[in-house]
Amino acid sequence: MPFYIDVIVPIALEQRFTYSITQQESEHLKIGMRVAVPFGKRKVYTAIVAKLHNNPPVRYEAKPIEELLENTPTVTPEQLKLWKWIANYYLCTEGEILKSALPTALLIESETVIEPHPDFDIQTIDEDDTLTDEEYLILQALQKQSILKISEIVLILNKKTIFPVINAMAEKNLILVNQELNRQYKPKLKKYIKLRDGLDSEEHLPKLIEELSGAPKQKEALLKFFSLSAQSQKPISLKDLKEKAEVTGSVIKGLVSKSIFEEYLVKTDRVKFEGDQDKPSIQFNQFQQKAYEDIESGFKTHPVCLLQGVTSSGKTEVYIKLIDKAIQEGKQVLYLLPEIALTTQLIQRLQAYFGDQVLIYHSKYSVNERVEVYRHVLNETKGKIVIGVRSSIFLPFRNLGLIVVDEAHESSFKQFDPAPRYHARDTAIVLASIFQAQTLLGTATPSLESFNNVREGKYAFAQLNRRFGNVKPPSVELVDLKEQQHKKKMTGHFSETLLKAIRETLEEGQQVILFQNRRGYSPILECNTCGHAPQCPNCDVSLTYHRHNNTLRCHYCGYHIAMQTKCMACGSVDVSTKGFGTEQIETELNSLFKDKVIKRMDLDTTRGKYAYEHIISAFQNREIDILVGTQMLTKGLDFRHVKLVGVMNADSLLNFPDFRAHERSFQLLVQVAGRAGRTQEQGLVLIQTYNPYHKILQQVTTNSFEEMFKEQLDERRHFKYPPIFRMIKITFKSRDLNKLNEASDWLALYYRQIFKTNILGPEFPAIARIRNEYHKNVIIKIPQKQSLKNSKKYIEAGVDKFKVIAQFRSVKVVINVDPY
DNA sequence: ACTTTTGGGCCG
DNA sequence: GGCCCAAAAGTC
Repeated sequence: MPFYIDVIVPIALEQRFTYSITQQESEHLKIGMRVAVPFGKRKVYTAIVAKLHNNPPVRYEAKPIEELLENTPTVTPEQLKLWKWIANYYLCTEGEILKSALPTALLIESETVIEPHPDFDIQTIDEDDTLTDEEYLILQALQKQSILKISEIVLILNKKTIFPVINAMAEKNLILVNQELNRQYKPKLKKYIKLRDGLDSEEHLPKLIEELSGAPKQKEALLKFFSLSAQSQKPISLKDLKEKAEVTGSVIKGLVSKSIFEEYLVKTDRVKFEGDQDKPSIQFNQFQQKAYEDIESGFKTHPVCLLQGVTSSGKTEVYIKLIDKAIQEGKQVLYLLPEIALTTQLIQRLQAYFGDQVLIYHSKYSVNERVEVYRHVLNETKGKIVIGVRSSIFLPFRNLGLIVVDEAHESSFKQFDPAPRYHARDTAIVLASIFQAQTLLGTATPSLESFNNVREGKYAFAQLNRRFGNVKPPSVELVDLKEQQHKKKMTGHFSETLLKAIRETLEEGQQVILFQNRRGYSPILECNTCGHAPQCPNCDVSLTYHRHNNTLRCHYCGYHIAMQTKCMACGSVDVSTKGFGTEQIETELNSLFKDKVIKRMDLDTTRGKYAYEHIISAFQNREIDILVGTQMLTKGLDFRHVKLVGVMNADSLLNFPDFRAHERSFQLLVQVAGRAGRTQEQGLVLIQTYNPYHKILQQVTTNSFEEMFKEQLDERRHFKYPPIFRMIKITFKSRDLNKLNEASDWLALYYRQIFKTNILGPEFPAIARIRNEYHKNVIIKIPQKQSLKNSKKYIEAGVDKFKVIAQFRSVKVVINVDPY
């Protein structure tokens, strides 16, 4: 019988921790269960049991666990295996993974609270009692509210360091210091209405109606209640009754207070299912059939298959058929999507086909909703198919058969901050391999690394290069801004060619999408006299002008000030905004097309929970003529009546300082172009640029993916970048610039011993200071013939050595594996 | 004289 | 990562 457990604690610590358990606990505990453990002097954490054993620790006495939180495991053995892999590959701790893998409602923590001491009575305070003003304030507050949290005490005393006060008070037996476990997962309760006992229908009805003759609304509600309960035996919810009887809540409350109705609460499931049960049948065209067969045969020899399918080629139908096959075999399926592509459109399509088999895991879901999805997946109770974002790779699958990674080229599958800095596409492949399941990567524009894996024979490959219904691909044309400017043919940011095309399209009653890869009205405010631009005091960036609330904001730390009319440096009133974003395009359009409806879609206009859906459905219903937006527009939206897509400025994409800028530009432009002409008519894409001879732009117009791939791969080989070389980025952060320089130089020197010239830096990133912290990067490139495992070991050893040097202790080090 | 911030150590 | 303690750096 084991009497010790090793647990994973949800913090960034390398080791597991050993606790002792009682015999009784030992009988119930299993690997993967959640336990509450005391940690440090006062904290209590939720930890996961990783091992049961009987080896008492030698150097210390194990603490007993606080309590068992459940009697069946929350974490599966497969998850623990995946966590190990992530920790090793991405150089992070299991604790960090635990923190992002479980819905927060399953990871309760304790919070320090104070209560009045039972032996103490405020009434008995004498003159000579030595209470300080602060102590008196706290005791007074405790009179009103019997428990105070630390944050509340901070507010009462209006200062930050309160522990000395609290400790002194505890010493004097004025208060008790305790730990309170934050509330756990709360089931959602729904209010139902029933008749008070004894008022059984029919016979009492006339009497009740009589009684309510002076209250017409209440009478109506009561009659509706009777007719509803006559229709079906189902219990009637408060919400339904209110809607059906068209009365307000207070009407029903009135009936409750007259003891005619009674309210009662029932636990409901937040995870809702929509859509009907009749499966629309799927008819493949010959190309889809071919792709499907290629995928199937590819899976016989490869665990991963890449499906390259142009926009609106019918990829989704192929996915559906594969998913259907997997669930027919009784397996679970994970459908991974980037955040912005998880739209109601797609969900509806899948729900129309799979009905209540579909579960959704999304960041806009509340913590409680996430717990429900988590439990459904764990217990295989509801829904075999999970549609989810990046973090859904952490769900507790039991019996996974297939993972579909849609829009697989999307870089948002990679998590940057905080740790674990994992790539969901790559982690998904490992997750699938744990279950001996298959992974399908689907995209119109594969990433270089995925396509390279196809070339090297690591992935199988299938293709869908015909648009559904044989719609012609849009014609893509470049507009030379230099020439247009020279000939004075620009109106604001619009070339004559683009304006003409917009006019024609609108006249035909078709819709227009304009793409501008930058949000805000205008990135910066600049003085035309001295050239000064207001800077963020905490970060090395210029403040960005936001017109809707007339502020200047920092995108990194949230600092903001009111818009300035005078230059802050020289006082000149001649200030203007430089650069342009979606907001400015919208303003220009409004004055150019006064009678048209123009809407904007970017981070600012899609903040609310449903804002995004509203814009999309308005556009679909043709309530909007021109939609201006950022990248958000490029994802999985099926608009029928868009004939023209305009790219305002392709150069800002191409000139982005990143080794993937060209690859990204190609992907983005091809995706944007895919929005045009999805029905019978051929669409038109106009790309405005100062650089019409740029190779990438040429490749976009001719849709030459393979050419782009070859050229870019040559460049990567030449400059030693992925996918030819592996890449690991080490970021140093410190408020002390000198220490930062010394520290980063030291570690870079250490690494040069092994990696020689394959090291870049230390260098300041484009933004060298964020929130008053300076940053510096070292990039390590690892050739394919060099062992990745050993390289990582060496990198970790370097960080360990670094950490024991006293003068570098205040410098934070962040390791990011595959930082792209 | 006082509070606030920073650095270092440690957690089982 | 959170917490404690001690020491240093601010603030009136």
